[in-house]
Amino acid sequence: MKQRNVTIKFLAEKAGVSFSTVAKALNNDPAININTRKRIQSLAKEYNYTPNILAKGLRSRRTMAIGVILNDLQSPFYSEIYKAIGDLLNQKGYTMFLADSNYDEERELKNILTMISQGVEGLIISSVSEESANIDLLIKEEVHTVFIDNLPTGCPLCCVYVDHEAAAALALSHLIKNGHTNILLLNGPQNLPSSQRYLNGYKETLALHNIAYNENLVKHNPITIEATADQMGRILRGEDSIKGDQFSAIVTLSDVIAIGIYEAALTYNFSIPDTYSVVGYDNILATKYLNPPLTTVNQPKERTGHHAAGILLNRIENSQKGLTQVILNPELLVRSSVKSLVKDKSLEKD
Amino acid sequence: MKQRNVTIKFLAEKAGVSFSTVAKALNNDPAININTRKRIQSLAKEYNYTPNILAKGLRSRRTMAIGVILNDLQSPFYSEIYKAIGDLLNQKGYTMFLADSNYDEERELKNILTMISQGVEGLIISSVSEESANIDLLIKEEVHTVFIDNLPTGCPLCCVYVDHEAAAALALSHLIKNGHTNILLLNGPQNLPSSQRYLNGYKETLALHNIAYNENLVKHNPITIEATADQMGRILRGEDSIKGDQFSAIVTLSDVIAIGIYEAALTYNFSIPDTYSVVGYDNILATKYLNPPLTTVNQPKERTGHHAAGILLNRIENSQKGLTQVILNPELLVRSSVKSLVKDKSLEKD
DNA sequence: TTGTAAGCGTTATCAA
DNA sequence: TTGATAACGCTTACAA
Repeated sequence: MKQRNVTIKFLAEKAGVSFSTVAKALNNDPAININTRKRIQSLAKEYNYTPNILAKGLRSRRTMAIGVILNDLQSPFYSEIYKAIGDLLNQKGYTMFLADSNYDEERELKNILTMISQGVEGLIISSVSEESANIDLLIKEEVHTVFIDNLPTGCPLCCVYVDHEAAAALALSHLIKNGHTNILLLNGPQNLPSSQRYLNGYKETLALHNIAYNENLVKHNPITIEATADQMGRILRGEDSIKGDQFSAIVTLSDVIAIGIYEAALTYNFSIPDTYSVVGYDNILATKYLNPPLTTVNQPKERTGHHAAGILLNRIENSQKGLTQVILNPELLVRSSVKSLVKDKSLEKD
Repeated sequence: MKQRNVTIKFLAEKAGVSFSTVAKALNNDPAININTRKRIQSLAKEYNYTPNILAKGLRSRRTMAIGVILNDLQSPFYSEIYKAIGDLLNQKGYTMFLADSNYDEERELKNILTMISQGVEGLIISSVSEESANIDLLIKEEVHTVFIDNLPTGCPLCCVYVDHEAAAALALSHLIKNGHTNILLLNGPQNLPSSQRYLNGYKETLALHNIAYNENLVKHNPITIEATADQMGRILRGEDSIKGDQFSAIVTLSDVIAIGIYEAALTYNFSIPDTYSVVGYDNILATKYLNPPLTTVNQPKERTGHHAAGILLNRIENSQKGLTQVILNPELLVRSSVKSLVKDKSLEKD
């Protein structure tokens, strides 16, 4: 890689002025004669001058870089979010560092440290857990941070998230209205904040409808198609604490998990929704076209991203101090993966 | 955001030595007394010292940052690729700047310039076109670059890509073997390299089978569900140069486009594969579970990402000079979105 | 209106 | 074995 040699000093020589004159001219400082300014600016263009943001950042502590740390870059759910983040950031002249924590706290720490080292001006993070040394570190180092997809406990922090309890309630109620009472929850990893909240919503909704909570009906697994298909296999082969005939419906923390059930349906030859009704969560691309179309709970992913980036930039640029917490509402999308067990059709209505 | 104040100088004061001693100690320079070294290192840990990579980069020209510029961050196709890139980069201690060009050359230029400004050590890019001032710039500035998903013409450059001509041939042949001769190509934007190559493959395969090329059967649209559904609408309402009864099958540049056809099938009430057979491209998540399961051509996305990152790091770290070009092979995945028009079943076999 | 000089946090060279 | 010092490219008082 070529050493970048078109610097202010270089331009100064070409222009026959001092380098600080060039610096001011490039920053359009009115103190510099308009002609000199124009001349230097066109010289800069001619030589393809790009300012060294590192040097700039070293002096002015502005790097125009924002770090985004998520749990799974590949998930369509997250990708819609950081698409939105990137768009807004880009528009305002910022660049985005993106890193993947893979649901692992150690890796998250590494990511945070690297980002700080890189001099990011702020961080948007979907933290692995809601309470961790990593979050304490962020607070202690006073890093501008916006949390997405969860709300760290203990300390009031900026965040944007969807009410997962409400989402669970939406999914569960729909199933219950359709006559299901034995409902399997295919949840994410146990320590995951969204898993915990979803589980809360699951329990609460069950209680609300006077349905006893059965902990065997709750399974924690990584959010992947494979892990889900394996879990279903264990159940169907009778290797699990719950048997295949002890539930008629499944709610999931993520559409990816729901797709895992579709995979299992292919492998183990059961029918959705005849054998099991399924309600997903997130409303990722393509769920509408699955066989059968997946009934799911929508998360406003684009709005999440825009909000997060907006809040962060506000703090950075206007050094806005107050706490901003945005809670977005989930929305039930009824499609065809739920079978009604209710005889009287009039009862089915929401 | 707190001013980062734990610097080498700060540690020097605490340790009661000169700052250059600290610098050497932190770099484990054997010239420094082992005890002093240990003492300073534990001090660094105690105060949570993180080196300022900007300053480091300014001196040593190493920023440990790699830029990744893609056309559409949201596309599941690309997200699998940069997941793989990020993993490998991360593992080697690098961070990844990620930006979205949105199939727009101007935005691509802006991204490139910003990345250079940010001092990235190399770039992985799926360029908007195969020949542009942007690419010339990259060459002129001697930026370490690996192109993915296409191969810039004119100049030998490092790249990793799937042979789109072969992919088109795979898709087309499968359709032709199943008795289709009037095959609509729902392509991406006309200037997009992959669109052009796919179109080449389409024409060649047609020629190979003695089927006349009809340019009305080729449509260029943005790679989105909406644009595709709109295009199908125009055709079906008789507003296009081709009518709905003049083709029996559709090949697409991307599974996202294929999903757009599924959307249109819902809106305009036609059947896949009875009305139209469909063959996608990419094999993105969930295509296996669509209704009907999508016959598509797989691209090895993870391998693309790994290769690209590997080649780039090789150039950077071992200043490997030679040109590396990796061509990956597409693979036909037969599922259920193609209807056979052939009577004699024995002819259907591939 | 332009130039000089100091400093941001490192690394690297040379001297002590 | 340690410490001064200069330099990376930029911003910003302050001086001319």
